[in-house]
Amino acid sequence: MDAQVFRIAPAGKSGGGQADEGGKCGRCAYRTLCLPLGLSERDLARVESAIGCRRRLVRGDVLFRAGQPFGNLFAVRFGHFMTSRSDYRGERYVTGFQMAGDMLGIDAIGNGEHASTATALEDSEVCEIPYARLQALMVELPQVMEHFHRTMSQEILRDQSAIRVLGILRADERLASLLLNLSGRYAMRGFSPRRFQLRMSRDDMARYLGLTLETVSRLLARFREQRLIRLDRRELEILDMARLETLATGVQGAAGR
Amino acid sequence: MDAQVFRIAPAGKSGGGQADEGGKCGRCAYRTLCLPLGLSERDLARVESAIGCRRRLVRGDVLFRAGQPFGNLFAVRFGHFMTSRSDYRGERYVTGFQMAGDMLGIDAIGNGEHASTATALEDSEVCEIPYARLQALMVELPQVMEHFHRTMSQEILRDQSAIRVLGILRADERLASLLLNLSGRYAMRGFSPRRFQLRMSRDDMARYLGLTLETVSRLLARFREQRLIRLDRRELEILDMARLETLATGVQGAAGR
DNA sequence: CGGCTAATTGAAGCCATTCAAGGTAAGTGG
DNA sequence: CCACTTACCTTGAATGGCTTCAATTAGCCG
Repeated sequence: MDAQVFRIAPAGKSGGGQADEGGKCGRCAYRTLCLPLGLSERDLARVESAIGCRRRLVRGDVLFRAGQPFGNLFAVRFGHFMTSRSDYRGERYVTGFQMAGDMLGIDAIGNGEHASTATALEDSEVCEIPYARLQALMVELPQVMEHFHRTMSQEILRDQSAIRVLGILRADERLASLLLNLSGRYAMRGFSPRRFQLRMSRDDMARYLGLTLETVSRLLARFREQRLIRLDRRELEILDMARLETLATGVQGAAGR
Repeated sequence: MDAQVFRIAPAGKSGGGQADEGGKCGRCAYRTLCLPLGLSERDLARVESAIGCRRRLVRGDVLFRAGQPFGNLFAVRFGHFMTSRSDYRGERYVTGFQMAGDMLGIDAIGNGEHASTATALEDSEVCEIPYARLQALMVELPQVMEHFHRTMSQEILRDQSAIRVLGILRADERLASLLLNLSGRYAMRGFSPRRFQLRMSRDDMARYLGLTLETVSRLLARFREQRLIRLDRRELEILDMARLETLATGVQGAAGR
């Protein structure tokens, strides 16, 4: 997708989306996603001391809810999340899907309260990062500050990319762009860009894409007929990456080859 | 609108959207928008020393272009800007409209190059803020850092709000939400929330709202027939704020009364 | 098994687009 | 000053893509 940011794949590729077990950031498979590269041992220790406890969630659990006071950022260690908001009318819309190495809660800094609700799409684990401590750390370690600024700016790019999707793409193009977005993010994490599970429901996808769940369902069926994908419930295989890219971007890209 | 952030109106309300003339930040009418409150004289001087020269632009001038290397952020002193991007296919879409006190270029931090093109919608002036110097300043003055983080986070909120508009609102609701967004931002700056000029073309509005210019034109005509607005070319007067809000949010808000 | 949620599929209808033509205001050059 | 150009905007008619409403199916868990 558009604002896709190229990061480094995890050092140790453990099987099912799971970050390394016991230990601190230095051992975390996704440290290159949430920390600056090239921190010294000493600095790394300072970062680790700023990070709070880990929290486990099971599918359906809410990590934070829109409107709650903001205190912590969260880094996803493993699992998947979805952030959504509700309209004045109660209409729900999904602002993003997050996976290992992604950060949650950034949109809360501006007003001091969470703007969205983060829900675990499967059993997951996060690192709690107290924002006050992170701020103190950023004063001490400008590298960490710069990294944080890039992280926030990339969040802006992601949202702008979503604006493009919603603003100018047709329904099939939107869906293609979502599938490719997920594919690219799995690739960055060392997983297969061709086969993965859709962790979210058709309804979640629809609410992310500004469509109805019926349209998403119909389009997935069409993609299957056209042999662009194979799909069994939520088990997805991308068969024709190039044509999906042509749909999503109008240009044949180079991803996944 | 949704992610609207309440800021403080300018100290000296000079006539036509013009910031105070000669002088530094301490004298700028919009300092409360781009600087933290309650800086000491000394700290203010340090901030001022970090800010680069001012730049004047005439209508149509491009401040920066998507793809250009990133070096400076810009604070709008007076005038109006529009940020837009182009698709892989060359399809243009507008990511935002900026006015006095707003910041430009934040989305460039992530990748080190500008993601969007900023165009002056009328004769305007900006303060150039070298990002490297701002970074150094933030290390020294945590207040400035925190303020900057809020600014970035609010940019995220704005974009998410745009996602809502594009994702779940109908065309008339989208247009209502744009008019109210502008109205609210003028109010925050001490200008009339009821009467103002639309600085952008119908096409720009359409590309911001994910519509065609014909639809925007037709809807403006309908709003006029329904006595929601009065409109002469780009001169707008909001006649029925409450009904516009009902359109945009489904709820009758309290803005503009 | 029954009850539930999630997903699929069909048919009708509407909202926004597309295509097309015409109008208006401002600017330019003779 | 006026014809001409240009950019911007308005309005109409027809099309189509997506939604809405509705019914059915598939998988899951107690």
